Amino acid sequence: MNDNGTKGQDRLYQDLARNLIEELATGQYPIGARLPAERELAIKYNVSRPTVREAIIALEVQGMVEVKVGSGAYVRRLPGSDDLPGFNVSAFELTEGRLLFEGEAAALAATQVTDEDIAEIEKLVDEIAHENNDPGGTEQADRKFHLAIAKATRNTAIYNAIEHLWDLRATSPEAALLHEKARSANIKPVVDEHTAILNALRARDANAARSAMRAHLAQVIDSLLFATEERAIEEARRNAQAKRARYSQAT
Amino acid sequence: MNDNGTKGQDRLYQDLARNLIEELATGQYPIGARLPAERELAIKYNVSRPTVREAIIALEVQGMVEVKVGSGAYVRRLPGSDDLPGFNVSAFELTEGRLLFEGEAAALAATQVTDEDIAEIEKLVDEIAHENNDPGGTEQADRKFHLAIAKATRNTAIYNAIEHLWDLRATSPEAALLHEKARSANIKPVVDEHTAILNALRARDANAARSAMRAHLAQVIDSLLFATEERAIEEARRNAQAKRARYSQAT
DNA sequence: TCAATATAATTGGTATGACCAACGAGGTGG
DNA sequence: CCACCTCGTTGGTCATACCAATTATATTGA
Repeated sequence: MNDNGTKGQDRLYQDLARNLIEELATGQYPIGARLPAERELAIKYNVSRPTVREAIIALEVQGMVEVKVGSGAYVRRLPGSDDLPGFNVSAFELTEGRLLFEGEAAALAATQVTDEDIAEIEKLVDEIAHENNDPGGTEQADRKFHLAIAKATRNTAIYNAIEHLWDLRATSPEAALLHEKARSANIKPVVDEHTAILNALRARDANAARSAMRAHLAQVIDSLLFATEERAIEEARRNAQAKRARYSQAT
Repeated sequence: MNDNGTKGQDRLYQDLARNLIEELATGQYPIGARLPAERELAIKYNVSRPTVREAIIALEVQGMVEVKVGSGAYVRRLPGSDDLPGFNVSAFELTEGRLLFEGEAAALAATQVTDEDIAEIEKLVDEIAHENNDPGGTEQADRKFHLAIAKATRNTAIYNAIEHLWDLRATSPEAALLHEKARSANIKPVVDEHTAILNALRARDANAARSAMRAHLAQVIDSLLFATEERAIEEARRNAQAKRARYSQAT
């Protein structure tokens, strides 16, 4: 009673929705095209019309199709074209953006920062140092450090945007991977850089804070470059291994 | 056959979903709580069970509830608690953030901008001028203008973050309202400011682009201030009216 | 001949009722 | 007291029917 190849969860409509999304993604129904009628889909997928309706509503809520009464369901947006807006953001773009934005945020924060903020940021610097000794750390302290500075701007929008940039990293597996590699290869100087930023904030020196933040993120970009090379070397090694394997097999 | 007060679109399930979301938002069903059974909801809202199911699926797709077979639908997340992270961002914070970030973006864009970018931005400046003559315009051209500059940075992360800031406005009704008021009261100078930014980009002058962008957004902040006062005056007027009404009623 | 109109077919919207499967509370027997 | 069973509740799905909006087709009138 389910002639498609997907694993059956509890709810049929989810299977069907997945199938339809798949078909949208593979271009079977281009933007603007009309989906087959509900009754047709019901026959095609061997389910009842209510189930088809549930699946179509799932797509509709996600903005993938638009249902016109008496006419049909029309493709509005291909899956994956919009719902993951930052999917292809590279680690370099991300850090360059952070260099610009967090630099300014740090400058603004220097003019707004309170003693409580300073105290919190101090704690986070310690935490970062501690986290570095622990291999496999998740860089949570680093994130908190940067967000604490964003928070010190006393501007929710700025905080929000910077948080957004950090979240982008998570949505881009490539960027996350590269950062992880960079982190494991480059540990010591980071604490000094963070301390420099903290000192600038302590002094309420906007220009110094901007400079220190930019210097820090420029350093991150450098380490990313280094990690990229490392990765290239590893890839070459893997290729060589694979080649040897093919060779020995052929022999 | 619809005892609630919402206006009926074409689809009943949407009305019901809106009602349920409203009830979630007002705390009638806290996180973890179980919604009434489908059959109960059907009776309560005087709709059929399939319609109730469709509405619940709409909530489920949006991650607001989790449906457990044979048990019920449970609240996972209150609407607005996560999907609208910037709900309380004020128009001022937003524009201050844009001043900082878009200023830097403009500076970077000045070093990266292509002739095609320039041509597109020129068109958008014209479009903005045109849009200003049309009362009730949606400021779409303005948005496009700023995003085109963000795009000219050739940095997806920057583009993404700036787009995020614009989207924040939409999620904050208060900010959107204030902007609308400000726009209707302050039209003429905007074109000149946009032209100034365009000229700086044409000249590939990063500092000039940053300055022009900052000046433009500083001007926006001014108009927001003006609109705020206007609104305060209106509110005072309304209060006075209400007071008079209460007075005459008491008399 | 052609365009306006009337009619029929198609399509989504909703309702009803039925049956199944998963879950859970409460009773039952060990 | 605990394991087990039973049965009512709940969601999952289906089949069918009818309504309303849309669209295609046929008809009619100029």
